[in-house]
Amino acid sequence: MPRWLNPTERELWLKLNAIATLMAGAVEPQLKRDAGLSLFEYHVLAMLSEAPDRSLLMSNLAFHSNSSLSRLSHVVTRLEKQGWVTRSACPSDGRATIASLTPEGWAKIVATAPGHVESVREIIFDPLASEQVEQLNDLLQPLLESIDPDRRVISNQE
Amino acid sequence: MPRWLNPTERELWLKLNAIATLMAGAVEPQLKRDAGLSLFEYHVLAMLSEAPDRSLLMSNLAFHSNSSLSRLSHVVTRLEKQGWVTRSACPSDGRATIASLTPEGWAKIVATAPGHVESVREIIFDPLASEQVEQLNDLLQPLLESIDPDRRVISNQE
DNA sequence: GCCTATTAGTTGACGCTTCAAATCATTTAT
DNA sequence: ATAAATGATTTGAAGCGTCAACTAATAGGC
Repeated sequence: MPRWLNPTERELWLKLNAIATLMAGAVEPQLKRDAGLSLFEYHVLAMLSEAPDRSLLMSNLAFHSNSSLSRLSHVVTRLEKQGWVTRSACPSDGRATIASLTPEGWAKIVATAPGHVESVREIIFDPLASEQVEQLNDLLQPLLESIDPDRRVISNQE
Repeated sequence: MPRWLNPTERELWLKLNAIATLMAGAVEPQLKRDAGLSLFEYHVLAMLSEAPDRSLLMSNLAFHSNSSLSRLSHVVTRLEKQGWVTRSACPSDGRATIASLTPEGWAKIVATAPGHVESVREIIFDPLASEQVEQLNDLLQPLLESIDPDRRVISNQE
């Protein structure tokens, strides 16, 4: 009755699970060791660093970090305690909170990015030809859309 | 100085992260709701169910579950409390532990698998043509090997 | 304009994962 | 043989993520 997976599908499903489970663990040690950051924390700082004014609404930041608002809120609290991020009220919507990178936070990613990118390059991209990068990018797109159907981009700040 | 990622690489890296972060969350709700299991717990039971004698050494099971021994040990303790798994001493090596599926554990996956597979099929495979499944399988192989270099298969039971 | 529904975000408790330490068995070196 | 090193696993504490409950503000309906 159930539509079982065929051998190739089964293999791909196991592979996707393995990659999902193990990828962070492959990249994180360098970050932890050299910068004392988790991959998620780095990602949050990186998203802020690329935003206009180095600031984003919490909801937008949550979206760009693939995270729940709750998880983000906890992490931002920690990042705030380190002095890398500040929260402020959004002038146009009293419910909203703007998270901004501090100068110290900016300095932190500037210092951290090169080592991290080098490590990502070695682990993820060195074993792939540029053609394969393109193909993977295309093939993974429908998967991502299916996993995360309302991946609409939220308007920035307000 | 650092070899930065080009736009396509950057896009793929963000996509891989998003998939790694969001995939479990797409599949898990059905499992939690219909069977009270996390994806990881299901996976552990499934690996046992397919092993000879429905039994595996903890180390082998950890490998097949992409997990640390510590994480597995905690989970097996919980699964034991539910009556789905038992631990026993390995006759050939006094340090090792064999985890085995109980009849109740077997009944649990038999009952759970169809719904879970259907959900995986809908979310992961329906949006992919069979040709794309093959391609993804091939393209992700080098990635997995790079992420998890010593992915040697451990000899089964002893 | 008011009442309700919705939206943005925070909080605390609980559960799971990680990490380091500990236990006990086996293997290796001498 | 015996000590030291390695290997398999467990354990408890600490940290992180999830979930449900809560606050506060805006939007909608009439």
